Amino acid sequence: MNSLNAIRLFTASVDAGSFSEVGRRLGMAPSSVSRQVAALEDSVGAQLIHRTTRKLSLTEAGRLYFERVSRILAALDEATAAVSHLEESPRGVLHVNGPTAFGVRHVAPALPDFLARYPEVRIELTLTDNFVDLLEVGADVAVRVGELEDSRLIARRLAPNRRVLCASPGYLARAGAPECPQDLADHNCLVYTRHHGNVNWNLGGPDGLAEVRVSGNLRTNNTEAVHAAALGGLGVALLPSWLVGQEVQSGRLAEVLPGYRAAPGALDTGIHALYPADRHLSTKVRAFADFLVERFGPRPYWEDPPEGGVGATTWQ
Amino acid sequence: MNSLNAIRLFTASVDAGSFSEVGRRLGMAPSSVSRQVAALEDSVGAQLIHRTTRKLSLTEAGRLYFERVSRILAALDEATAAVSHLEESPRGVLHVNGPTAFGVRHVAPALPDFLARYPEVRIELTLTDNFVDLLEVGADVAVRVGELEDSRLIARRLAPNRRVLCASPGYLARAGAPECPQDLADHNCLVYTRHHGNVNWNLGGPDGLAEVRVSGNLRTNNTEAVHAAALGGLGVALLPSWLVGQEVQSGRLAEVLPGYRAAPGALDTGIHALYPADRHLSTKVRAFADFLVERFGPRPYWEDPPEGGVGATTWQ
DNA sequence: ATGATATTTGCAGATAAAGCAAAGATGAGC
DNA sequence: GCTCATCTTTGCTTTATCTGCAAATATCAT
Repeated sequence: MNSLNAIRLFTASVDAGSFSEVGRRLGMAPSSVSRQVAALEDSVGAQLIHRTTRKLSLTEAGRLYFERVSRILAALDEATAAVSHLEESPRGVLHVNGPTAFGVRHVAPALPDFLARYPEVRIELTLTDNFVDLLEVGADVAVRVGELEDSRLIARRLAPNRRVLCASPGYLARAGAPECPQDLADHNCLVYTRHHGNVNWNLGGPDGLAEVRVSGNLRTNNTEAVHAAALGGLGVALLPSWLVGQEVQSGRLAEVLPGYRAAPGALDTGIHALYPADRHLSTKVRAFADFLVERFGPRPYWEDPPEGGVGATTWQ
Repeated sequence: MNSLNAIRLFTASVDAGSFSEVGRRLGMAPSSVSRQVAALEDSVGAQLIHRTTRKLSLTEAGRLYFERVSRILAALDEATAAVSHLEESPRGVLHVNGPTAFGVRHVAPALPDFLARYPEVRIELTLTDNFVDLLEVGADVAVRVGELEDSRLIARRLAPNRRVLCASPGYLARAGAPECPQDLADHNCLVYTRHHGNVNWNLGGPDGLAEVRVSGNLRTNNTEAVHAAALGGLGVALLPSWLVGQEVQSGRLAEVLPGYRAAPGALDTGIHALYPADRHLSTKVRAFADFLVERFGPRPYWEDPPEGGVGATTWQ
């Protein structure tokens, strides 16, 4: 096929009126220009330029080709520029994917600030709780809590995924507050689980790890249901701090066994932003990840104020 | 600069949904496709395709680029096809240049037949008597009588440029017919010349070359003026056969010293079609030259009918 | 006529592209 | 759950293409 470079040299030659002049402007040997144009003529099968040592003149075919090809080259450059432009600064559509609960509470509220900082970006937020493939759903970046599949994705850590024991003040007044992990066995524990069978809570505290088999009159695979039940005073729940942090601070929920934290599962390394490990990370994705890292900070706003101590941060 | 091939491979990959599939269709290694697309991404500075071993998916930049570039590639192919189409068979505008006298008498009358044979050709006929550069005037082909400048042009011989002595029957009745070349010195010779000074006619006949100094009461640099004067019975003229051939045959002019022919000048090698010596001769030019060669044939229609003899064809 | 500058071609060096093979990754099927 | 087939990518080597230089030829201006 004919090469793009040959076509560029052809139009340049028409503009300049001389192969040598083109060579001078583009810093290449006149012979190269001549040969490229000749090759182009061979490929289209027609003489495009009549040559004299003193002047170039277009043939009819050359005029026809030049007119059409000039516009085409301009369009091509424009297309390239448009794509490059996209990467100069964050702009365009940013598809964000995340889990519903976290998305509603902490991603969506952050978007106004992000959009204010990058006015040329438009966000399409997709919140799904089933596991989705980023590329399948056309997302540029995903926020994931806990599970980190080891795919060809870059994971940028945003915050720890701390889980705390809590219950409503009403429940605690009625059932009493446990004083050590083992006491939980006698409480109505609201269990989040995706599987059947027994559930153990692994708690880390001043005296090391403690594993407690818990049970109660509610088991569900939906964290928000556990949350609602806990608020309703049904029992003790183990919920992520980003979900209950502010309610603990406001007193609507009370922390149970403070000083103890749920030991994260092996795969639970925190809350992350995930994006494809492409060689060219788009600026809008980078900007969004940077923005979230900055917003959540080393200690997210939903966490307790610094306590200066205990083993509270051991699992972060 | 980004190469056209890379862009084609990019769009092909989007269409096929796989680098390997593109490789199979185009008979090349998948790694080559992969590398070309990666190079294209580097050149535009943005990721165009998210890759998985199982599926390719476009980024926003990729979608944008694909949409624009697909149309551009189609336009480019179309432009190439248009130019190639021009050369499939004779079509388009054919600029023909030639001298006025010959053009009016023998070129223009031939055009209807040519255009009937090639309906897609349009002719632009430029008749000029001053010497013009083919390319300067934008001509594709020129008909030249006599003089052949040795430029970078191809000369296709169309007919001999035979010059014959003639006079009107009235003049010959009044002044008598010369019987040998030397008799011309006593006749009123109508001299075509571009310069001052004496004029000699070189005549070849059965007894070899004879040079005669001629003169008369008309000298002009215009052949048609000589022609008109001869028809008017002013004297003896040396005129090209294509100009007087049919009048000799019809008897309006009578040949003088038949058997003698004007020796052509060194540069006078006949009547030719000239066209640029490009590597790609356009089909319409070739068709036109072929047509003229065929029309004038080995013995043009303006010449005497075959005589089977003398030295008449010696100078052709 | 001479000189300056053009295009073109042969030749050698440099650059880019191609294929092959191997490694890592992913989805299908048993 | 595991194996297999297939996909992309990378290193390496071979091949093809392009480039520049120099020489030959051609044209215009002085």
